[in-house]
Amino acid sequence: MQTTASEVRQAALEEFASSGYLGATIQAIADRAGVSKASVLYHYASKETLLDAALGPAIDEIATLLPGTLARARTPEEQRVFLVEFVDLLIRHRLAAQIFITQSGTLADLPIVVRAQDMIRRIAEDRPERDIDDIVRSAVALGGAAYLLAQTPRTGALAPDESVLRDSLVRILGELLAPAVV
Amino acid sequence: MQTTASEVRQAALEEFASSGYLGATIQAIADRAGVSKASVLYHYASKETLLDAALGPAIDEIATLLPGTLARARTPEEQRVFLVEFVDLLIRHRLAAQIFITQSGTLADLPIVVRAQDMIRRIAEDRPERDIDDIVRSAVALGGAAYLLAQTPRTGALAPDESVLRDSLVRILGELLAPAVV
DNA sequence: TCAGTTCCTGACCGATCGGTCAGCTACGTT
DNA sequence: AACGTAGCTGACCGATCGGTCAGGAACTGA
Repeated sequence: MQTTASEVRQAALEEFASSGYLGATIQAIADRAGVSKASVLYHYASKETLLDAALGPAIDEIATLLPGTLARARTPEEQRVFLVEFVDLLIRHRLAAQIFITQSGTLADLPIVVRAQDMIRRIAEDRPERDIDDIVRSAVALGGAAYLLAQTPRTGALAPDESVLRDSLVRILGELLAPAVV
Repeated sequence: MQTTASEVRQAALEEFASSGYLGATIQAIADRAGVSKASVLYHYASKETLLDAALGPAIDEIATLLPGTLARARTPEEQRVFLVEFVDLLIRHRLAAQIFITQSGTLADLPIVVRAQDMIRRIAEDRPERDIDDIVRSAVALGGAAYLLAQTPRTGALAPDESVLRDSLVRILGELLAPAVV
């Protein structure tokens, strides 16, 4: 069984993703979780605390897993391992990635968003001496993958099996990043 | 000299892009344009009308220019023409593209957003019999390009000359879309 | 049984925001 | 000069939302 706190956190994640942080109301999150608005604010002191709780796990996991695998990606096989892990992380934390990609610009003053931006920048800076094409490739790959995952739950028409999408995404990002590996 | 109406429209475009539609206040748009809040509402009946005015020109131009060039793109040279036009449209309407890509999900009930989504879907459907990789390639290219353009004004660090970015983007999207042409 | 604690709630408050309105100013027309 | 109209504004209103608070229910331990 889920605790109320974790149910509220999941409801907040879904609501923030579908309505945006500003568009999401605490009442709507409470309704989705099946509790009262005051109960939401009992478990999480504020709306911003709720966003922290919703995004935190994803940021933590990405920050701890990705850099290691990326640093180790020297051979083509290791690069494929990195790509698979990257895509799986993106799929596993699809909602969090969607929130971050689509709203980090407008929420740039929130500490949790700054933390996520710092993490991405640190990972990117780990790979020096890159030309403009490499930078563009990385940005297109990151933004494109997140955009695709953000769209698929809506446009059910072109939403195939999850694993098919995953494999294709690994393939396409591989084509994109092969010359430089992110 | 600019009319007040067009100055307000431009201010709204910038404010919607930087703060988001929900985060943008009519007062902030008025301040940016150097007029009063009541004056904004004199020229545009509502906040939603203002969004229509801000996004409309971009949607109109893309809808009238893109399909023709895309339909004609049979040879590699014609494909390059299409890519250049696509990237230039994206750059010229960078703010509108940024608003649409990052907020079309949370604003899916607004008529202007529905219109833009229909336009993109219609362009995409013009090219039948595509496999999963082609679909993923197109989505990554579209979302990635928009994400890159949305980021660059902020992270001035990696913002080179505009034309350098443009040429690189044409190159990278060319690599991505070459097998299928969007 | 009783006290303490956790979990939860309805009612309420202050602030903000979209939108309205009466009225002011400036200018063109007759 | 008199009038109409376009452009613009400050003041105001109703609604919504984030957050507070006093208190009730259920459980635990002594």
